Amino acid sequence: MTSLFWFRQDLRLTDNAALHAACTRGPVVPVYIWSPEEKPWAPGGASKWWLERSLASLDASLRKRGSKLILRIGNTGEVLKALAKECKANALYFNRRYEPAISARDTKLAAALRKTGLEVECADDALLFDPLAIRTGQGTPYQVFTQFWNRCLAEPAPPEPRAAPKIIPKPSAWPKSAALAELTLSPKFRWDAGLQAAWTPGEVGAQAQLRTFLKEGMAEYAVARDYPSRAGVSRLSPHLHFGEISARTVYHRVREALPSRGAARDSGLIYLKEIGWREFAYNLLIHFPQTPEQPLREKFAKFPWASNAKGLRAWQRGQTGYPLVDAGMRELWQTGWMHNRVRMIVASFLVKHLRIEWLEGARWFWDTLVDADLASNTLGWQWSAGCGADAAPYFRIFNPILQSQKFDPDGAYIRRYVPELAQLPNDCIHAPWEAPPLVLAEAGVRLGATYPRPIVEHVEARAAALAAFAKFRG
DNA sequence: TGAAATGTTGGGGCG
DNA sequence: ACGCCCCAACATTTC
Repeated sequence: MTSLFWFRQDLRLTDNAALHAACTRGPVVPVYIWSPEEKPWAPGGASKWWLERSLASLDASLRKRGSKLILRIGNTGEVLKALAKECKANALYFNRRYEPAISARDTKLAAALRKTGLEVECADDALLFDPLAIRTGQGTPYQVFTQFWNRCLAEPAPPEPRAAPKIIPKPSAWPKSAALAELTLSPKFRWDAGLQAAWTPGEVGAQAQLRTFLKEGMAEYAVARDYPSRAGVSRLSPHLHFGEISARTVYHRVREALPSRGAARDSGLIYLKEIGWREFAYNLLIHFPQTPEQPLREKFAKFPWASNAKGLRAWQRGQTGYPLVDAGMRELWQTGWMHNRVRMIVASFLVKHLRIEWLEGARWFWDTLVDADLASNTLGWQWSAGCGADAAPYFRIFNPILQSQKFDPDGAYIRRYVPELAQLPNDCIHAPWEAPPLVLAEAGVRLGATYPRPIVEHVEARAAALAAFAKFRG
């Protein structure tokens, strides 16, 4: 009565729906498959970096419970079939994934494996609410966040998280496992020092991160989250993406920590709303499976995006000449993550100031973010480009100077990630090209040499974007 | 989860 | 005292 448990984006033992079911049934062989067929959105560089560490952490947790993680490389269907035979397993358990290509592959795979006599059990685990159940009165999917979230909150609360199984019943014999290094997830040359310093992948790190946020961040979240230099946000996104902590755990721990009234309560509820955006993103991905590549608002397929390889490269490398934009892009490059306010600003800059297609931005984020998630990434970029559900209107163009003055008033964030500007005084650091030559010289800044001049002029680029979008709108 | 332009109001300086 | 102007602060409209 041995089962296979197939780990994917649920790399945890606590509150793992399908794992719990498998352990109740009998001996379990936990397996992770590194599979070449998971395209076109195969994990990017930063995701692979995270995955390697998360798998190591998962293996360690399993070993504490008398089990271990079996790693395999190859076509998922073939690996599972072979492994079931090897282990004399008669059941397969896994949690559902919602990415269109993966989900279609899984449906086929489950049918094929059932034909071989395997019992296949797939659980809904990643989301708070059943994405197929949340619909408007007309039975259509929601396309407006607030209505979607209100509807979710009218549902019964998601179930309380379950404790991790005390032991994972082990099989009489273990099948062979590939070595973690054979998955070749680590970068070839060591660009990962910044990621290493910033993160603790794995379930233990995820739980520690949540505890810290509940204790130190949540009460101030509503205000502090707007300031990228502050530790004002939860930083749970990569942990949630890899399923190292369940959304149910976050939901219930936050609710338990909520005061009965006051600003701290509102702040916690605003944080939960962000978990709601994650649900909304999955809702959209499930109902509009073409959106990772195609704009939800179909006529945007004809939008005249600029072909601007130089601009794209400057944006990617954090060399646009706009300090806040560059700080964000460099935070991304160095740490595998970017503060959300800055994500909105750099995205607006790419699609509005440079008028480069949002998909270019989505692809770059996909490769560089440790929290790269097909649902959230798609929603975020289509929101910014104005071609998605509940999207920013075309005329909403972030002013990178103004945003910098408002949300990084003392330039702390810029100084951290754009060190060549660190010596500039506060009133010059947001727009160094306007600084008096003497001030620049004293700060050791030579525009065009140590730091680029702006690659586009804000007022001009804004006007051009408005004209292009307005013309397109007709 | 915007920014900029335009309109309105009201206080204070001043002839 | 009064009217006029200036301008900051705030509100509304427009992109």
